[in-house]
Amino acid sequence: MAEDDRRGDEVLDTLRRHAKRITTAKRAVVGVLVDSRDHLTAEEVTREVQRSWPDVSPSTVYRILEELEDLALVVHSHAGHAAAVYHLAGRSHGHVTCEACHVTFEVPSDVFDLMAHELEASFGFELDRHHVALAGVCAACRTRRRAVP
Amino acid sequence: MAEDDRRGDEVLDTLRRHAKRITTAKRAVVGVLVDSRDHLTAEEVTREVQRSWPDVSPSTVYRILEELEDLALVVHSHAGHAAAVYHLAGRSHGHVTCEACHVTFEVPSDVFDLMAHELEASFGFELDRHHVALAGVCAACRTRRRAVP
DNA sequence: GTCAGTGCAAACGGTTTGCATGTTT
DNA sequence: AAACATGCAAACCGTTTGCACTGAC
Repeated sequence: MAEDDRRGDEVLDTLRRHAKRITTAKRAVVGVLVDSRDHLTAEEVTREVQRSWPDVSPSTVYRILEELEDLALVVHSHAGHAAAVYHLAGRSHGHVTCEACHVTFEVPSDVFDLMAHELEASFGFELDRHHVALAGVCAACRTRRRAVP
Repeated sequence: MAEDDRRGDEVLDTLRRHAKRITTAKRAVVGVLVDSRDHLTAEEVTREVQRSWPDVSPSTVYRILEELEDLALVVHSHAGHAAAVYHLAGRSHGHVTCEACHVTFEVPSDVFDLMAHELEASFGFELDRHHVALAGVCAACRTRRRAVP
């Protein structure tokens, strides 16, 4: 989709502007992130990249993800003990992860507003809405659980 | 403190009631958890236990923590990519972890009430308040940050 | 031609596991 | 005596790193 191409080009331009070299591996990683509406683990990104470029190594993917994150183009978050998930930086949002199906969802940032305010007022704690995913059980799994108890 | 002893005995009694054997290592792990007001990593528990019983191994500590957790006597939570922290199960509460000093704090469960309600109403998502720690910056580190910018 | 970027393999930290031995019941 | 719990060492997973080489500029 044209809009996605534009998004990808923006990312590559930012790399260029920071005197980073544009390589096949970087194009591929950015392509995967742009195409994916989901939050992917580094391993999933690697697997996806390797469908077209089989000898891009996992360590390269980690290094590219790190570089993109340093430039605030990519963001990762953690859920429980599982692998981190990465995605393109966009509008600010929070994460919730289902403990049953292990899928991470975005939720709008303002869901956190009241809690953030309370944490700040009561404890002086400044919430980082993005970085850690809340745990719980998603709607689909709750239904499934009721059906097969 | 007598109250702590009682708490420790309760835990050991529950173990007995579930036909688990009471060993030196278990007494020691329970003792450390009871004494500590903090949230400890498995490694910290091990180190503390080894001060009195140097040849209790890390794997045993992990196994004991797991057993205690299966009986709902202990709870662990994750913060970002760091090691999990364990503590005795008690009143329900949430966790917030400072990204600067890596200390995990408890916050009262009701801080999450409004957000939990909104997640449920809007997304059908059932929040597990306990299992994952929110990230952010604690009051002390924010002050420090302002002082030394 | 230079250097940042890469592949590979090895190391890492936190955690789990298989197995032979020791301890609780 | 029988079952369970433990120590040790090795495996595990996700991630990071050292090194020699390659390919973008």
